[in-house]
Amino acid sequence: MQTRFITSDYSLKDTLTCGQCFRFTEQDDGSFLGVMGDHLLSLTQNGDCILVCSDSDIPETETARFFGFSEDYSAINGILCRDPVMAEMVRECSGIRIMAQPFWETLASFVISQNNNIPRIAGIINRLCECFGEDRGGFYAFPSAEKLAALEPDALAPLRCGYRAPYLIDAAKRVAGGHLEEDYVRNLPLEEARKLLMTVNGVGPKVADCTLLFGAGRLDAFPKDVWIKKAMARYFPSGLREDALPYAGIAQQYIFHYARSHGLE
DNA sequence: ACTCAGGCTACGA
DNA sequence: TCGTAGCCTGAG
Repeated sequence: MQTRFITSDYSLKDTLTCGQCFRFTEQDDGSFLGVMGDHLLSLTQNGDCILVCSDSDIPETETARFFGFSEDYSAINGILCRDPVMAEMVRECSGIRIMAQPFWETLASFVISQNNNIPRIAGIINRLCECFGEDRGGFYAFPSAEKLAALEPDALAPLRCGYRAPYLIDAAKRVAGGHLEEDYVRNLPLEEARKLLMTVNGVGPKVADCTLLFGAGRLDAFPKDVWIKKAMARYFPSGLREDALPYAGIAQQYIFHYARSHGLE
């Protein structure tokens, strides 16, 4: 089936390639092919129109929420633009939306992402789905936490994820055991949510913040990777404005995208 | 043979 | 509490 979504100031390419998700790849014709939950999707953007082709029926609200088609960042961007340096970044990067990906999938993906590059992360996740995810006829769903929780680290050898294998299984056990409920984590004060996630072996500050931002709707989480640390020193030596902190995660995406395209000299 | 990749753990001072 | 060596793997 095909569905059209009308968006405003939305960039499908920037949203899908800014490093928040690993299961969508650009095709030769400029469309994006990838997996959302139990569905294989093809997406094409033409101006404000996004055409989504799926293998089966999906409620429009589910797709819109996942990709952020209906999110309106204009009020938030207005606040961020009170800082002139940030205003310049907003001007270039405002098409990016923070997606709403499944909590467990996000946690597992960013455990894999540590000290790793994006093509290899995507490869490991593909093998993870092929080896342990359910066959949906033509593609594989992301495996459940319960499925991985029952495995020994050696069973993950085909993934070639190295020392991250036991981390992944530890995370799976915690989620499968009900010790990391998405709704509970989502509503915790930021520092408590981070601390709780960091009790998982293999989850440090960066992975915790990525999980909160991309997989739990916490726009105040601010993942600090090597690029952001350099970019903050270069562009915001005294930190973000206080009124930007509730949306620090959105600002993080703008800063990252801007730093990547302009360099840091 | 190296380095580096959107880090983390374990260990030492 | 703070700083950092070492780590699986694979591309350049």
